Amino acid sequence: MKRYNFKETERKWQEIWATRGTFEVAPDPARPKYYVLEMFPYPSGRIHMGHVRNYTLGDVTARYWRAKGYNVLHPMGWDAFGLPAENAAMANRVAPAAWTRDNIATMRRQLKTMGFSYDWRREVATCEPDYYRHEQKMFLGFLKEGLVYRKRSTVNWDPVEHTVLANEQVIDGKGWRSGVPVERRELAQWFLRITAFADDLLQELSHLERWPDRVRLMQENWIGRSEGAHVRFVLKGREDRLEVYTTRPDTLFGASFCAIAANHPLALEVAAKSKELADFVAACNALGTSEASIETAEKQGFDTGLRVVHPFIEGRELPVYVANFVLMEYGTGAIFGCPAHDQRDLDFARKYGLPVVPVVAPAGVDPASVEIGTEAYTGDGVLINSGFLDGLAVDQAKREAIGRLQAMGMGEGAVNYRLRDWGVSRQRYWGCPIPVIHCEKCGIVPVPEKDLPVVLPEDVDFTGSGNPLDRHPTWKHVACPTCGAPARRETDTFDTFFESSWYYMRFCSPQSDRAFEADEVRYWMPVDQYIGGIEHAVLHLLYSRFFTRALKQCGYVDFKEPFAGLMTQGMICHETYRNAEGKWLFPTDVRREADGRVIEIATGADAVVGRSEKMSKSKKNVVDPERAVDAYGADTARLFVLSDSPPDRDLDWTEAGIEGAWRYLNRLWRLAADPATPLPPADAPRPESLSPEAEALLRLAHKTIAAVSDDLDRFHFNKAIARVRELTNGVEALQDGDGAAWVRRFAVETIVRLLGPMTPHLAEELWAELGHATLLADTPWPQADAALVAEDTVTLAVQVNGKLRGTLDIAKDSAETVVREAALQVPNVLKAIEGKSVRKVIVVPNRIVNVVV
RNA sequence: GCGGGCGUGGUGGAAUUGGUAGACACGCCAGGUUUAGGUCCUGGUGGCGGCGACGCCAUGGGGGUUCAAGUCCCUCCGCCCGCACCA
Repeated sequence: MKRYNFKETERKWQEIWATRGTFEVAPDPARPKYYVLEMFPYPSGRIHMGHVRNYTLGDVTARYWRAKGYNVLHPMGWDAFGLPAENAAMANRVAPAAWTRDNIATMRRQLKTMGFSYDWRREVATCEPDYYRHEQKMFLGFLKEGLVYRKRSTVNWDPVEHTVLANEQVIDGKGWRSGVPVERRELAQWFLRITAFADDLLQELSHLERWPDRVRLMQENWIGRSEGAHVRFVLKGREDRLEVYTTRPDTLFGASFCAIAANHPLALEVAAKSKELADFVAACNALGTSEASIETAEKQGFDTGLRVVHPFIEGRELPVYVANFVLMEYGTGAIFGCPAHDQRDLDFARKYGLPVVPVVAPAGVDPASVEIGTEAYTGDGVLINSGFLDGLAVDQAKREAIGRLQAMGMGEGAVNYRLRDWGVSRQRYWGCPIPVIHCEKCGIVPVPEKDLPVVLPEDVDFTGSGNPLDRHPTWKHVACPTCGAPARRETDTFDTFFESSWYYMRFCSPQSDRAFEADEVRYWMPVDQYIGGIEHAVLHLLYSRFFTRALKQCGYVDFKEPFAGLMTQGMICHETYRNAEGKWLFPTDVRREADGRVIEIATGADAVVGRSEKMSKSKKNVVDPERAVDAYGADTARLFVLSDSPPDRDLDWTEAGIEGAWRYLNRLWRLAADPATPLPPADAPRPESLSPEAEALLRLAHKTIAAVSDDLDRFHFNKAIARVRELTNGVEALQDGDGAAWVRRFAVETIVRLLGPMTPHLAEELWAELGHATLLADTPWPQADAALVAEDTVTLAVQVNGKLRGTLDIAKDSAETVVREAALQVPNVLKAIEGKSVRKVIVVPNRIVNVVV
């Protein structure tokens, strides 16, 4: 008996595909195109299971559409700039460039063993000047178009290391290495004007029909368009005003305080004279810059002593607090608080003993009985205690209040977005240099296009603190392009989202001297199917949508949406293990005994098994894909990540699961390459007569083709595999008889073809084994025979009062009266309705009958 | 804190539009072949009751709409993702 040698077979077909250039593509106007893209990886060192899953999903899609006759673009590259390279440089004294390139080499080799159908000629790495030079030019274009500006903004500052910290490097308000409390510091930084497209980015979401609803909803909420008003309060004893943004101008009569951000100019002004306020501001700054840390901190305020005058109530003054939950980046950095109708304002008012005046009564409730306890009333209703607004509905009252403010010159209606402009400056070394020069005489001077690229130096020293680029002895010293005087380069680099915002277009013409060739981009774009993690639902995807619009404005492209279809995959989880001391153990450190106990191999002691969690280095619950591929082959790993869970849900990696996949592939191998009864040759004609069992299997094969095609169209890969397994069961169950051998061969061949996109090496091998001289990869997708898919009888469920009492086999599309009579004759139904009167019979054609008694 | 999602047997999951809950697998149990074992084959397998035909219960908890609810609505609980300098 021949055995399936996956190692040899997988290597063989990978070489054949590569030699023949099977997956190398070029634009072909005569054929429809399909662009499949998976989010490119950060070259962290080795591929992980998340990559295996992501890229398997993409590969199935690419191979499937290719078989359907499309010209499929399926590229891969490296998101190669980023913080981990710098961390590695500091920890291991390796240069970020060398570290990154080594990692890319390792991961490329690993990906190649998976048999993914990439056009490897198109590989790009964003850390190479050939790539990033183009985004430097784009940046200069944005600058000309007014899409870039400079403003001060806050960063996390580590006072010991003298570096800017990323949010993930701030743990409980302290620097991750230094352990000292971080400070908020203001720096002048570059911003891209994404807010100029806020409305368009919002509007166009509704046309992204092949995006998950939840992603569209998250983007909608992120953009956060709201309608409200600006109110300019008169500050008592001062010339200037305090401008706030509110979505509830109707509740102005219930206002009992104003609150401003800790870094609001007014707060800083008062803090300069007040030690206590300065201390409070410092405490707010210790929270860092992440919104989550600010919002989850206990709500606190500090009275500045300033008072504003209520615009509508004669003689009423409101205190102005600095509050740690007011964000300078949102609206005007100042709010007015109406405790009765906003929960956060209410909590604040209760804490600081401020008045709570209800101004909205729910419809039909007596105004006198409206009382606010610990819960604010945020619903609709009628205005009370509100002077000229009394009796109006909330909507009317908003309009009235805005009208009055406007007439008084104290404010006006306003639309506000939660979305903020995109800060792209990073005080980091391993990123794309921002192509500007600072000259004492000329100010900020863009690097002339002829001087691009501004190449990142690789001879840098990581032993000091701060940004190595800034400390480089020569790099930043240049002559001003305008006046020739000594000047210095910008030493900030781009946010790495910059690179990932346009790589999908670079893939269309990766060797071009320009960013990309317009005609090639026009042919391939948009991406028809984009696949990646849900964690990118907002930032990466929104930045890419913005970037495409910005490039359109600069004349690069003539479309604005980069991704027509989106699929977001779930995470890979695994059980966790700890030893008696509570230390995490790798899955390879433990062994499951026959009695089910899990022991630590090194000590023989019992290990504690924890629930399945997202694979992470910190909990050591990781399985190295290379190890799995080595033990079972790429096809087994691919089949397993596809078969157990729907792609958008989390997947549990289990040893039992991968073994199940492995056993199935071996079973299929025996069925096709080593059958008990020899299969007829590839060109054998269909026999005249088929036994009923053989015909049933033939029908099943055609139904499976139809169902699997439908499943693949909808990303139901786990269901597709379940159906293929059903067909496999059918083949094994078919006894010899009229036409059985022929049908068996047809069914086996169908299985091989349907599995082609999922387990391409085995499928290719079996295709050859079945006597075909062509590549399966070049073979069109099978077509189901509609006549064999259709059924002429259906099985109806028959219920009595909603409970299943029997089933009924009947001709498809039978008349309702016929179905009703037949249903009432089902023995078990007769028994159930005995002695009762039938009140109603509900017949749902071809589905169900419900007898109501 | 805010925004988004998920929750179905011992386990992963299936169930076009509200219409036979548990497809397909893993695991487990019983038997068989081969064997040193794994492999492989056959049968069984949501829970409770019954010799049985069958009946009752069951989709995180509670409530509701409906002839009919895993699916729709309300509410509570648990877990996960994102929150703008991780990628």
